[in-house]
Amino acid sequence: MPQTQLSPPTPQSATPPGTSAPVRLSFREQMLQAREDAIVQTVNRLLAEKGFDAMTVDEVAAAVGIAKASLYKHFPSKEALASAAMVRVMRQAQAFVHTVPEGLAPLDKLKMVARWTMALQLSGEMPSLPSHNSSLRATLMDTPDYLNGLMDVSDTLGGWIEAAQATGSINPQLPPIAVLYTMYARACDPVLEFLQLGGQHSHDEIVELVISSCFDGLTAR
Amino acid sequence: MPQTQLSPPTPQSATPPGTSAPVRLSFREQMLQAREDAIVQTVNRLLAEKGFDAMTVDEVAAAVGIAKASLYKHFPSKEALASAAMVRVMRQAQAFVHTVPEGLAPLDKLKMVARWTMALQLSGEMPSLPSHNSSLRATLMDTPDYLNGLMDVSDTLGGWIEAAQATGSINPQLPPIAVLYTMYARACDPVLEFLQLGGQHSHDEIVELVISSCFDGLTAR
DNA sequence: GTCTATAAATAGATAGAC
DNA sequence: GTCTATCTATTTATAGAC
Repeated sequence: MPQTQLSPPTPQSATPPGTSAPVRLSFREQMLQAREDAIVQTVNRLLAEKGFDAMTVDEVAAAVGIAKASLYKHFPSKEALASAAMVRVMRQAQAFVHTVPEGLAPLDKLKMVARWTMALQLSGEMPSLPSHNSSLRATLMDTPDYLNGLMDVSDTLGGWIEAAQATGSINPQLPPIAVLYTMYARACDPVLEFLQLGGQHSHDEIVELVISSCFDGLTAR
Repeated sequence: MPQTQLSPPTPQSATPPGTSAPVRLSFREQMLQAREDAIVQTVNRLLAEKGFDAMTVDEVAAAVGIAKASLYKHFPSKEALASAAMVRVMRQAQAFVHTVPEGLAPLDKLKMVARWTMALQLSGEMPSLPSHNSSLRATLMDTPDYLNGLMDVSDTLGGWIEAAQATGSINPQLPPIAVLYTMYARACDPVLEFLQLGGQHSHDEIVELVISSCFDGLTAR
């Protein structure tokens, strides 16, 4: 699916602040890194398509084009594979959040991020994890690169939310945490997929519909 | 969890219009029916707690207190179990929708239904199915009692949505189908669970928060 | 219809040669 | 590190006695 205006930048090389420090790599190590990047990218796509439970390690190996045993030389478990994919998208999110123009109004910053996450989902790059998988949650909670990214993004968005509430552009009655959760939830909102399957609207139209209903509500203004 | 004002009525006996006609049952058949109701209720709870993939048939049998083989005498597959649970909630939804006072404004009717679905989720009675499970979808699409219920509810809600848009209480710019999808999506919105885990708000407060953000939007009015 | 016991299939993970 | 072949555990589903 060709992404036009809303295409999220994919800064593979950029290292968002707070992540593990990059190290000089030998040629051999760069090859290894590239291979693992290809694996994680495949996992990311499969997670977006089928979700964690339905994705099998055999599928991943077949899609990457290597044997399953080789895959386990790179990642020790299925959870680790999914975790690596989550770290990847979290890095992208961090990178995007830090590219949002400083001068913009807080509300517009939040809308930019919401549009970016929705574009990510519509382009089939948003991994979907089950909310109730203990082993996966345990792995994620033991992945500092993920947790740090999540905290960084949450802090930034939280600051924008409070600023927007201070100026009265976001409803001050809503607890900031509820607004933050709503932003995260919209990133994996099934409404996007439903509308996409309907085939009546372009990606951009779908994004604007959901942005409108999310920020302005269903009732008329 | 005690439900107070928002407790959804559970009309086990009521038969919403459009479902298979009820038949006079012998005592033996009534016992069978009761057993199956207990099974479906258990499945419903487990589906709400863990989701379809994480729920095992062994768990269901253990929770009901019968052998697994006995379970398969009642329902031919795991998909059929989940399907029966979906038919159950769809019947409840149908019944509730038909109890909504006729004289109410369309917008208020929609809010009533939204509140009901959210209360259902908060009380741990909303089955959660994976969006991408083909075998399960096939079973559901082959279950007339479910499809008819879904169509009935969708038609009713769709009528209210169009009426609300005609009077200008719901944003006429939004396609009715998008509004309908949004209503359905809010019924399984993860924001509810997040806020519940936070422990800072009562069920009623959580429902009103999400109702507010859904209908009035995140931005101030 | 209910049970115990078991089949059959799937999927995560590993052994060991190269 | 990559491969083939295999192990092991889990889980859906069924056979057959009562």
